[in-house]
Amino acid sequence: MKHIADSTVRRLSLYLRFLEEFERHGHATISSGELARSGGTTSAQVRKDLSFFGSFGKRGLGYGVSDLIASLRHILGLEARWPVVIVGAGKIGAALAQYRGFGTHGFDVVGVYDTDPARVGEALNGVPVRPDAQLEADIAALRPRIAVLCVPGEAAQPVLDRVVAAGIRAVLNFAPAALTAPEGVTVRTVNMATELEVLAFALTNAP
Amino acid sequence: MKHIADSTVRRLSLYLRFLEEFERHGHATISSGELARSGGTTSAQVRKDLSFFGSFGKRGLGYGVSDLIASLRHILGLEARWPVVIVGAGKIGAALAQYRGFGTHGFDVVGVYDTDPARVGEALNGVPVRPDAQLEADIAALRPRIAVLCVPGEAAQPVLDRVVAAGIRAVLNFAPAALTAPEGVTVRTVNMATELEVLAFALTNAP
DNA sequence: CATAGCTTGTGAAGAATTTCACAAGCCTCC
DNA sequence: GGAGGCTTGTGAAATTCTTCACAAGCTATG
Ligand SMILES: NC(=O)c1ccc[n+]([C@@H]2O[C@H](COP(=O)([O-])OP(=O)(O)OC[C@H]3O[C@@H](n4cnc5c(N)ncnc54)[C@H](O)[C@@H]3O)[C@@H](O)[C@H]2O)c1
Ligand SMILES: NC(=O)c1ccc[n+]([C@@H]2O[C@H](COP(=O)([O-])OP(=O)(O)OC[C@H]3O[C@@H](n4cnc5c(N)ncnc54)[C@H](O)[C@@H]3O)[C@@H](O)[C@H]2O)c1
Repeated sequence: MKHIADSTVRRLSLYLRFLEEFERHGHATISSGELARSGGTTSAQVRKDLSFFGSFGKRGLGYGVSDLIASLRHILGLEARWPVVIVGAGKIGAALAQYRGFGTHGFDVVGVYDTDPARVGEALNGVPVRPDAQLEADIAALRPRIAVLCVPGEAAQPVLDRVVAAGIRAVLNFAPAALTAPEGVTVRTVNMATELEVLAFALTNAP
Repeated sequence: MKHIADSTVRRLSLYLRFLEEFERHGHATISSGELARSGGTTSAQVRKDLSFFGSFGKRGLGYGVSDLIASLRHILGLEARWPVVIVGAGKIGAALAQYRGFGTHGFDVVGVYDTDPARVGEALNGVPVRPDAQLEADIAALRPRIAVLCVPGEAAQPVLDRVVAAGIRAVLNFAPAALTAPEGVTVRTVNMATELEVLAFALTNAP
């Protein structure tokens, strides 16, 4: 398939959020214009984004809300649930492990790992924190496809290398570290400092 | 000034991280190529990003690490510290309030707010959780420029409206909600579901 | 069944961003 | 002090992303 831009995928995810909202409100169809308004974009953008994957609407009518939800889930790969491991059960790791939103969007936390013996054994939202040393064995057994890194910055690259060696191909990283991963492994880093600095820049260069 | 792309600002923030690292390692100068390698970009991109703001290097030599750090801090508006309020002292709000990285990057948490009386009074990293009703008065008194929203999705827009009315012009939102703000207010949303879904898409469409 | 009124899907145009490529400048060393 | 070896800064080219604009198609209605 032709390469799909990151920005397109993010918008598709956003559209899915709004469609779920629309469905809860009992709407049966929605136009690209309405979807655009919810997502702060344009109707042409919505249609173009969808057009990369096929044709989902009815001219004159718009899109069937539940059909489009199903199509987007299919496109994004959300038809099955995704098992996820969290490495690092500190403040942010614990918050994520207990985050309900994970589950409601099709992601199951199947393991939480920490080196700190004081943390091991603790249960976070039903999932027990297990010793870090167990990571490889559990990945082999539970076959999670995604790892979330919540370890200190200096531990992030070593942990990434371990989960990649164990077969993980997608990583969400919260540590403030620039990670390198082999071809074929997707790493996304959420960097709090950068988010705040972008805001500081915006304030500094305000009109 | 000419409009600066969001992607450029994010990279500048990233460069700053690496430069701080380089400085700790005792390096005095750095070339655009080295900086690019750390940040997963190209030397031309680094030079172009910087060129929007001036000329900071020496041909044949590269950039003075501490000079460039100072320049980037100036560009990003990090010469003074930024007071920040956090609204919502739940799991993610508490984690952020206790996050050391905030302080080391020039952001000071000056207030944490929650509606839950059980949470009020608790101290997070030295900052007491205060009643939500205090928000407007505290913003008027402490003059924070940035608000971080860690409230449930349905509370996010009302809280945003309140902080904007109180004078806040930059917001970092963790709630899964599409927020609308008046012209002149910058809102950045970190959406966990989207981050994971982008990973699911990458895995699904893997080669 | 023809018409009116919408809305999609999509090439083409336009805008923005990234990459290229090279002149200009600086440092070192002989 | 001139030559050689690097590296910057930047127009121009290339690429990527977004917006435009309109033919095509669906529904409803009389
Ligand atoms: N707290 C926040 O709000 C926040 C926000 C953004 C980013 N971060 C980043 O997230 C990471 C974690 O932050 P935190 O506040 O939760 O810190 P924390 O100290 O509370 O937690 C880190 C945890 O990781 C564990 N750990 C260390 N090395 C490990 C390893 N090799 N394998 C498994 N576990 C290991 C520690 O035992 C600890 O429990 C840091 O890199 C931090 O910079 C935190
Ligand atoms: N926990 C996570 O890892 C995580 C990750 C990403 C996003 N989020 C989002 O962040 C938000 C908070 O999540 P959480 O897990 O911390 O939930 P939480 O229930 O632990 O915390 C929410 C807190 O907000 C407070 N609150 C509610 N309404 C308020 C208001 N109007 N003013 C001030 N405080 C108010 C509640 O009393 C509670 O303490 C949610 O929108 C959630 O979807 C959470």
